[in-house]
Amino acid sequence: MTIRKKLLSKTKPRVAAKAKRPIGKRAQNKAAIRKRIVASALSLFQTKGFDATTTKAIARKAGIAEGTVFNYFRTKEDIALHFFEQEVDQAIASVRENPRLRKAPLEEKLFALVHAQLEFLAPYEKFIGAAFIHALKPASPLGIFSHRAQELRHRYVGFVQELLDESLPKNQHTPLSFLAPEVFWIYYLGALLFWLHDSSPGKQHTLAFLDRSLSIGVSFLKQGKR
Amino acid sequence: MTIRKKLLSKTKPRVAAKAKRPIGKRAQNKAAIRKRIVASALSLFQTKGFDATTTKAIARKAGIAEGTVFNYFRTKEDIALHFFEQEVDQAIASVRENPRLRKAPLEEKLFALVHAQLEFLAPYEKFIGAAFIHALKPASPLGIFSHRAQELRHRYVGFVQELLDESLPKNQHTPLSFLAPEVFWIYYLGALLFWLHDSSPGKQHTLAFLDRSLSIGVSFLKQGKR
DNA sequence: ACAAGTCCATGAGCACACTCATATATTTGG
DNA sequence: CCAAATATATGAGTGTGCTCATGGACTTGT
Repeated sequence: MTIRKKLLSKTKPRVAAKAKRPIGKRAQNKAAIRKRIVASALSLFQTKGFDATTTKAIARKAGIAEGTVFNYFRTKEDIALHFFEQEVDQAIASVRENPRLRKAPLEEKLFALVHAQLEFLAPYEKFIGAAFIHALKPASPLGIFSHRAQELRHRYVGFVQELLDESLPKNQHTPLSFLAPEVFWIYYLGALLFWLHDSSPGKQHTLAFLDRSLSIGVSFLKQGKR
Repeated sequence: MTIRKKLLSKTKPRVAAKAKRPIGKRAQNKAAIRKRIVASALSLFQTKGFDATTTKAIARKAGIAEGTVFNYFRTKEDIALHFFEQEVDQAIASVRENPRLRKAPLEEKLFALVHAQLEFLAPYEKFIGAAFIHALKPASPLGIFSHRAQELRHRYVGFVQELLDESLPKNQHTPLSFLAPEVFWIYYLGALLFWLHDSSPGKQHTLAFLDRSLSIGVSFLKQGKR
C-alpha cells in the first residue's frame, strides 16, 4: 500500500513534467548557448590550434562571459572531447544505417567505419594534429585511458564487438580474439596518426594502408591460432 | 688564414676545456642543483601526485627560486620525462650487462627487459598512476607520440630491434616483422597499464600475463605468416 | 691578482584555465 | 499578476606554469 502509493506519487509528477513541454525561454537559451560555445571553440581550434585558443576568446566569440563557458563544460578539454564524441557517434551511425554493408565482409565494415571517422575529421585536420601533440602532456605513457574518455572508448569498442559477432562464427574464437575490439581501438589511433602524416593526394596512402592491414588482420582473426 | 685562425681560436679552447677538468664550482653546483630538483620533484610527485605538485613547491623543497627550476627543465613535465628516461636506460643496461641472458631465448630477454622496467617503477606506483590519468589530457587520442618522448621511444625501440636481430635468423623476417619493435613499445605500455591495475600479491598476474603473452608473441614472430 | 667576460639564480610579472559570490533573469505557486 | 523560489550569466579573483630583465657569482685571460 504505502509502497504503491510512494511509487505512484513519485512517478506521476515526473511523468507529468516530462510529458509537458513548455520549452521555456531558459531551456531554449541554454541549448542555443551550448551550440554557440561548441561552434566558436571549433572554429578557433581550427584556425589557432588547441593550445593557442583561450577560453576568453571562445567566450568572446560566443558572445558570453568567460565564466559561462564553465557552466556548460567542466574544462576546455571537455569541449574538444565533445567533438570526438560526435565523431564516433556519427561514424557508428553511418555504418549502422548503410544497408549495403549489412551483409558485406567484415573487413569492409571495419574499413567503412574508419573511413567515416576520417571523413568527419578531415575539415579539422589542423586541430586534430594539435590535439595529438597535446595529448601526451605529462611524462611518457599512454593517454588513451583517461577516465573521461573511457566511456567514449567503451561505446566504440562495443560497436566493434557487434560487428565481429555478426561476422565470426561463435565457436571460432581464438584465445586472443576477446581482445580484438580493444586492439582495434588502438589500431584506429594508429591509423589516425598515419592519416595525419599522410601528405599523398586524397590521402591515398592511408586508404591503401587500411585496406591492406584490415585484410591481414581479419584473416588472422578468422583462421586464428598462432 | 683568417679562417684557419678562426678555426683554431674556436676549436682550441673547446678542446682544452674538455680535456682539462678543473670541475669548477659552477659545474659542481649545477649538477648538485639538478639532482636536488629531480629528487624534490620525485618525492613530491610520489606523495601529492603530479598535478597537485606545484613548481613552487619543488623549488622550495630544493632550496632554490622558482624560476631556477626552468633553467634546468623546460617544463614541469620534462622533469617527469627525465624520470622515465632513467627507467628505460636502466632497464636496457640491466639486460645488456646480464651475461646469463646473452644466449637465452628471445622471450626471456624481453621478459627480463619489461621486468626490469617494472621493478624500477615499483616504488613510484602512485605517481605513475597519476601520470597515466594525466596523460590523456585533451580530447581523446594517443599521447605516446609527443615530439619530446620520441627520442626515448626511439632508444627503446632500437634496443628491442637489437634483441630481435640477435635471435631471429635474418632470412626469416615476415612482412610484418619490421613493425615488431614498435608493436613491442605499445605492448609495453599495455603491460604497464595491466601492472597498475594488478592488485594481486607480488603482481603475480602481471608476471603471468607477460609470460604467456610473450610466448605467444615470439612464436608468432618466428613461424610467422598468417 | 685584477679586469673583462660569461654564466645563471632570482623573483616580480604574465597569461592562462578555472572558481565563486553576486546580480539578474526566468519559472513557479498562490 | 505578484512574490518567492530557482536557475544561471557574470567577471573580478585565484593559483598555476612559465618568462624575462637584472645583478651577482664564477671563470678566463693577462
